[in-house]
Amino acid sequence: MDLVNQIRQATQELIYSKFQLRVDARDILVNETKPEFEGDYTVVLFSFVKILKKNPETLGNELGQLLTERYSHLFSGFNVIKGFLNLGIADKVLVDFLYEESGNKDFGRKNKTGKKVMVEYSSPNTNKPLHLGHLRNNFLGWSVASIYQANGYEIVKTCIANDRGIHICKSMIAWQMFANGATPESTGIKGDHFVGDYYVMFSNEYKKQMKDLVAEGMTEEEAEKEAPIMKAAQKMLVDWEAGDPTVIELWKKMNGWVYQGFDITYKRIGSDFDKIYYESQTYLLGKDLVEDGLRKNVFFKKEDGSVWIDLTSDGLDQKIVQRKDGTAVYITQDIGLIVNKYDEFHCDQSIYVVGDEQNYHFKVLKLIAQKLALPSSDGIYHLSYGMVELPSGRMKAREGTVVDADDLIDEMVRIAQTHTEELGKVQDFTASELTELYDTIGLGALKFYLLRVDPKKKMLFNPEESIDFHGFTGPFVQYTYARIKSILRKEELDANIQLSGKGLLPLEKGVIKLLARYPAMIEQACLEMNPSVIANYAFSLAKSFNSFYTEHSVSRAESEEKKLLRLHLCTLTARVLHSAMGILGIKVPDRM
RNA sequence: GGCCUCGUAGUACAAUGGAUAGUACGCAAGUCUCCGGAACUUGAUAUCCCAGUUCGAUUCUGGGCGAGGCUACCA
Repeated sequence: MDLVNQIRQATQELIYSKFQLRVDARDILVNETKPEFEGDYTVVLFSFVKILKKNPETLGNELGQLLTERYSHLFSGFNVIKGFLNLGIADKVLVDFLYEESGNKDFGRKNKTGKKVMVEYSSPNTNKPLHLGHLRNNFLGWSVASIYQANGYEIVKTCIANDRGIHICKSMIAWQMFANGATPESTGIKGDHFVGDYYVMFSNEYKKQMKDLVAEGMTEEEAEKEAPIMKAAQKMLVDWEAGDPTVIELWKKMNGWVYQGFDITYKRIGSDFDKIYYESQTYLLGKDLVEDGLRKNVFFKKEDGSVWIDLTSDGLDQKIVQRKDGTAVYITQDIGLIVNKYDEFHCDQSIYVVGDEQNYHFKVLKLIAQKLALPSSDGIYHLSYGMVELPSGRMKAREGTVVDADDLIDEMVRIAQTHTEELGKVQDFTASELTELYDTIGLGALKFYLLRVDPKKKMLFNPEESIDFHGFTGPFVQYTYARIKSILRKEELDANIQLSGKGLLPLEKGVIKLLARYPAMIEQACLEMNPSVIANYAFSLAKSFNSFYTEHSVSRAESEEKKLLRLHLCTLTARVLHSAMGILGIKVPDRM
């Protein structure tokens, strides 16, 4: 059990035995003592002061006295300031913890819960390459999945490819018009970029045609509808739905190019999926559920034949679930997919990693699922994340301010390379080792930058800041790890020496206390579905270690016992940094 | 218009209702006979405004002001 909980429990027991007051251990507030006060952990007494009708100082002294007497193995001393009871932790407790866990490969990870969680993330459109926003999504989704895994859940990672619709038809039309049979192979362009280029060509041609029509006297609105290229795209969508062989063949070909491109990017950033759903195969799902909903009176039919759900009593509006012509709308397939996913995987919980512009959609989706009493509908959770903005504002495709994922990754890796070469510490690496290292550092910087912020909040992507390798960054943590590994390469643990567990120095103590918090951090990250908890923690730990390391020598420690203690400290710190960064999807190099 | 987020140093981010609001970048000044200086130490600078609840509010409530998102028989 971690220290905070031990303190809670001890306090709870004492309050009961001394004052016959029953309090829930979870209601006892235990903080880390602020550095300006003496002590390690602080029990905040105000909430009991009122109930017990005692003055805070007296209560604090009574409790402190009893705690240090009855739990003398745990506490080394106490002081009371106002309503705060500051407790010192006995060095031996911390040393024992360190000694015990430094050999534990799974330190921080929880036992199996027997529960299964699905995480759906990434979910790209297949008409253009991935951009910066997708990266936040991918990193978040992957990391949240591994957070759940660390907390003992079985995980299923899924993705839905939006492979049909007007967007891909636009690329297809433009390809027919302008490509002269060009392919990614013939041009040497990565498949997703290749198809994306035709999407841009469509937009340009569309704009040109509209301009011409307006010049001929049409209004903007008319021109939008009448432009031949748009009509062609819409016709192609109809032909696609009708199963026109030529259209289907072209569609398969172009999607294939896109997937080839995506595969390269996914592999590079480490995104993987247990199951990929394709919208072309799911878009007709859910129709039977509409019937079901009508029978259950969850849905109702309007005079024109369209089917709706009334969510006004839930504070929302009426929402259409089937058009008057009987065709499904977008949300219908999502409802159908819920059932499909459950039938296949039987997950207790289903997390959708989707941007916050779809908050409304997911509110509606969950409500509908619950009203239809679909399996595990209470487990539906929309992990809503904020948009990534640039210093110039929001990314806008039409203004060409979209930051391309592949370009960005290349740039980060290139800078990692330049910087590494300048420092010249790994000149003995082979070419392939260097390539791997640059990837590790460049991607580490990028992932850390995007994951260090609370997912719920929109964030700013500042290109200059993102490539900084100092301060609150991935490379800073990686560097700390590499330094520790360097020490451990040179020193062996001598198991014959016993640790007495006395005389911990403040900087040693600081690191050990942080290490002891790791399990609680893993829990918190899971409860909040928030990788930034882990990123912040990893950075604090690295910083704390660096402070210790500049002050105290490991190899030339004051005594053999100190040396052993510090080697354990190095070992566990390295282990935790490795594990924490791993949860973020970031590798740590032995040398850099 | 309605609904939902969000306003913390120059900038970007932290802070389960708890002590003198943390961290990084930037800025200023330092540290080295250093096991890896991509490091460490020190300093200046902030809770949008007004009320309320509370022993205590960045956090909760109400009202302003400001920013963003959603509000398709599109996906």
